[in-house]
Amino acid sequence: MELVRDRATLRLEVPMTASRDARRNGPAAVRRVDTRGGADGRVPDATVARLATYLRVLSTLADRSVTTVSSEELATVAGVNSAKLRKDLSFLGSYGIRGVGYDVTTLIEHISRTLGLTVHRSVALIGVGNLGQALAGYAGFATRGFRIAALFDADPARIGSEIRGLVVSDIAHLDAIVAEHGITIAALAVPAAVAQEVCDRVVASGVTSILNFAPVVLSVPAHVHLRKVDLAAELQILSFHETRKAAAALTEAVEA
Amino acid sequence: MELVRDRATLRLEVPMTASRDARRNGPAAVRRVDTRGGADGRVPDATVARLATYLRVLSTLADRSVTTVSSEELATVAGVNSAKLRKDLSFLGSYGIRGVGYDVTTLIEHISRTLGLTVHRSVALIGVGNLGQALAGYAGFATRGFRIAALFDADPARIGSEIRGLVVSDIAHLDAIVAEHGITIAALAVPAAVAQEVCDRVVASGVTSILNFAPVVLSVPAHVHLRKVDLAAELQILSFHETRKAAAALTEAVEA
DNA sequence: CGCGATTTGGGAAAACGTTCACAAGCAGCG
DNA sequence: CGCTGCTTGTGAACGTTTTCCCAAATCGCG
Repeated sequence: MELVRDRATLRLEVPMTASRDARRNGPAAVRRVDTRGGADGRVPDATVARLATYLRVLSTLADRSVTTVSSEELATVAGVNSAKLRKDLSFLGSYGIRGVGYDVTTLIEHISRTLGLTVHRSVALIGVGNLGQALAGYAGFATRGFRIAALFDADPARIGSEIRGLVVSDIAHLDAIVAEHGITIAALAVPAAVAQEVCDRVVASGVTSILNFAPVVLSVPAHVHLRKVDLAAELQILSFHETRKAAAALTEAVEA
Repeated sequence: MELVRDRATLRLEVPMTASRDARRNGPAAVRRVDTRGGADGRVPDATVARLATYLRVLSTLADRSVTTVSSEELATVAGVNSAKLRKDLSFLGSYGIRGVGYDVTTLIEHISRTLGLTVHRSVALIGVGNLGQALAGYAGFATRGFRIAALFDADPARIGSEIRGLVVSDIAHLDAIVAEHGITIAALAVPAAVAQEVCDRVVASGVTSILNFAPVVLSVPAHVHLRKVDLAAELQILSFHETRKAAAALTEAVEA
């Protein structure tokens, strides 16, 4: 299979297929309890998680001037099954062209819109210790649409210092700064012992999405979205599989 | 639910939580695994991911000298449904006592064994840039059973320098050092552009589990387990939910 | 010892997610 | 214009995970 039809890939332009634009149904009043996404109907959690990957892959294709890509090609590069990819994309609407594939630019636009990346989002980073400093300097955030707008810490020794052009603020000023920048997302890179306390303050300041790096289970009100990155847990999961592999090898040896 | 019990049993007052969890999926390979040899039956992927959390929570309970915990209590603290927790634990065997609950110490032991944490596991960290240095210094690894045994980089400026008591080795020496320390797990914190190349070298050196921090889709042989941590993707997922919330608020406003 | 209160373990159903498989749509060509 | 080749979009099958629910096990007490 030809993975990616490079340069000068077939058609240069999308005809008028993208005519039926699934824009937000402004006129059509809306039902009720429907918690709908920004673009279309409901998008499954598992799909949302993959959209980020598709978006990244599509960006690299765009950089290589690839204009069109089939689900089979895109799926291979993204490391998923092509049927799954098509189903995922179908939640955003019908933006493919049968017999041809998907227009890279169009797809990037629609995924970006679905993920809410078309509006500017500022992120607050709480805790500039070991991990926090690395996050503050992580280039991947900026290149994928996020700007760390403020750094906070509770340690007087760190407050006032400058990291990558940003001054570390006293967490006491959280409320004011969050309001000022219209921050709705915060990343928590604080010690486990104080994570819940800091989390509560962050929630109180008006933040509604939290990415937690501390190895504790945080509890937040229902209207706040919480995700976690547990580094040690990731290694433990790998460890589990290592054990399993070792056991399988043993079994095989015994059988032979 | 009566959470308080006399003696050294857990007491807590947990507010209602809305903890959410995203699931990941990778190539769910693996086939039959023998139940012999003190091992356990098949444990679902989703369960394995949660075991790490249970273990962490149980450790804090043990620190507080709690000796017994019911599924209801443990589930509340871990942020999951109690039926799910019981089912998860049942995959390890029957270690609970009806009418009483689970013995904290016993449970810690069994989960640790299932996750393969009873054998020493050394981890290689490839790439000591921004993020890599933070990982090298992350205390959470050591406290949860992992030791970073070697640091590698390709940059001559970094090779030879010392980070947290470990000297950065030239990645050219990967094979020898991996073999010497019996390393089977590696964490990749290298630039996206070289991630696949480095990954291939790591695999060739004999590593069979990889934790990838680079924002690229890596491909590895079937016998190697791969997990990824995509920081920007986490924010994008939160962004999606922010958008969704904004849309819901709008809908509400229109209705009112 | 029997009883009531409690809690596990697991069968069964429901919910969710993935994969299959194919009709429908589109482009290109003769 | 019809035919061929290719690819999307999606209903249905399948597999996995979660949840429901209750019999069985255990404890404490009278």
